[in-house]
Amino acid sequence: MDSMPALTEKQQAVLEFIAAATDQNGSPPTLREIAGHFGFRSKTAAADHIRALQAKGLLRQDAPRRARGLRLSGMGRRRPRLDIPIFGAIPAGFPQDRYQDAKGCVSVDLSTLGIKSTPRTFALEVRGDSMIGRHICDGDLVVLEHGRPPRSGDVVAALIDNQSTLKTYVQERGKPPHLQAENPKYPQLHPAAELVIQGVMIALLRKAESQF
Amino acid sequence: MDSMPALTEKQQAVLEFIAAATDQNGSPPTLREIAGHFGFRSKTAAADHIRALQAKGLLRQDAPRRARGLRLSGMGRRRPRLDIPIFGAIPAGFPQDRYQDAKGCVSVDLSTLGIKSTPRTFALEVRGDSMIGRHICDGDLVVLEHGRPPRSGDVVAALIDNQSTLKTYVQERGKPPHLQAENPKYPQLHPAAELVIQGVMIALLRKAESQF
DNA sequence: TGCAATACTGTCCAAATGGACAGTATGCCA
DNA sequence: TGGCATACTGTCCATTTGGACAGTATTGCA
Repeated sequence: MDSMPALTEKQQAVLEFIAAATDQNGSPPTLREIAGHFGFRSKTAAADHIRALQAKGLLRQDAPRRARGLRLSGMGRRRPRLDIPIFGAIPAGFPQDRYQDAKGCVSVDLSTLGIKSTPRTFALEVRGDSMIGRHICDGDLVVLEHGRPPRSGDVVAALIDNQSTLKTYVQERGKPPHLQAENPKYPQLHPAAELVIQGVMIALLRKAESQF
Repeated sequence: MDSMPALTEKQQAVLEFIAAATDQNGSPPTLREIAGHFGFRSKTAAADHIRALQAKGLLRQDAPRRARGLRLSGMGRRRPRLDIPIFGAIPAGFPQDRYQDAKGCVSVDLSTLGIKSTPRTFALEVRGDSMIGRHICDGDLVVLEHGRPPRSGDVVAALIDNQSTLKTYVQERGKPPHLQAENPKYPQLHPAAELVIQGVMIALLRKAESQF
């Protein structure tokens, strides 16, 4: 009982060609192009392989009759990707145009890590070591989601003194929620109610210092 | 003298839509789809924008009359991406087929972070807290490059007792290089010469725990 | 003032494309 | 031996799609 249905050699070859051609041309091949590449005189031959690959879950075709509508799916290759804008700091609220003030973009597929694509996902470069207790270092890139309700213990970005700062969101029974830094050097506490929480941390990226 | 020719707002919007739609659908939009998205009643409007973008070098169309033949070019978008295989552990040496035993794949564009695409890049899931002193936690995903000569202070993956373990590579003047853990609980030292160094850490990914 | 670029509406057409059918041949398995 | 999946050839057809034309309106610039 394979989780991955077995592919015939031909089917494997067709799948690889589709992946390669898509990569090379920027759009998937047509049935006739596939047939042409393999020397088939009939595009139906290609269509048959496509059908088989679709049945085995390796290809998708979201819309019928769509030109070049083939799409690698499953573990075939090519996962959904997420362009996350990086902000140096978020002045206030949530920006209208996510890409307007972005310093750059990290394009990450973290489906493996369970991150869903949301238009409200963004990244922040960490300044300072106030979250060192959570092993978040200066220079780290924190991926956050705006609008997600924080749970106690979540790391959140909050607007304090007109600056985005990372804190831990703490909610204890019978007390109002508050934010706290994770560094004994800065034992600040902030009542959460007075602050704008800009996002809840969902992932972290770090570049090793000793690059080349 | 701009290196990048100025784009009008509309042109910018069209370019972004093409990028987004390509990403979402797996193939670039047609003229009519573009027109539809912006509420144009005539696809010629879209075609005009396309022409302008082509003239400014931001779009390509390699072949005429090719369905969905649009392609982002120049630095319009589309950074080089890197598919990094994730290993639970590396038994020995460096595997022939990088994707053979991979538990999954993270697809990351880290050009922003300065990571170059190398066929010898791979990722390892961290087990244990032996590197907690470097703020590398259990469950983190460490991106490594095989074959890169380590410098003193680099984090490396080494094969110890037939298991991949992360250590710090230390090279002190006049002494042989050795590896050390970054946790006072485990003050192990290993002479580097006896060990196989599988890779040098170049980046780190962490998923927040509270992913509901 | 006039000209060029931008930003569209609308129409006609030919090529590109996917889908459905009707067959043929081969190998494998019960 | 029959049945079934794979692997093709060939044809017809409705849509999809890009391209070319003919116009209109607006804006900025010389």
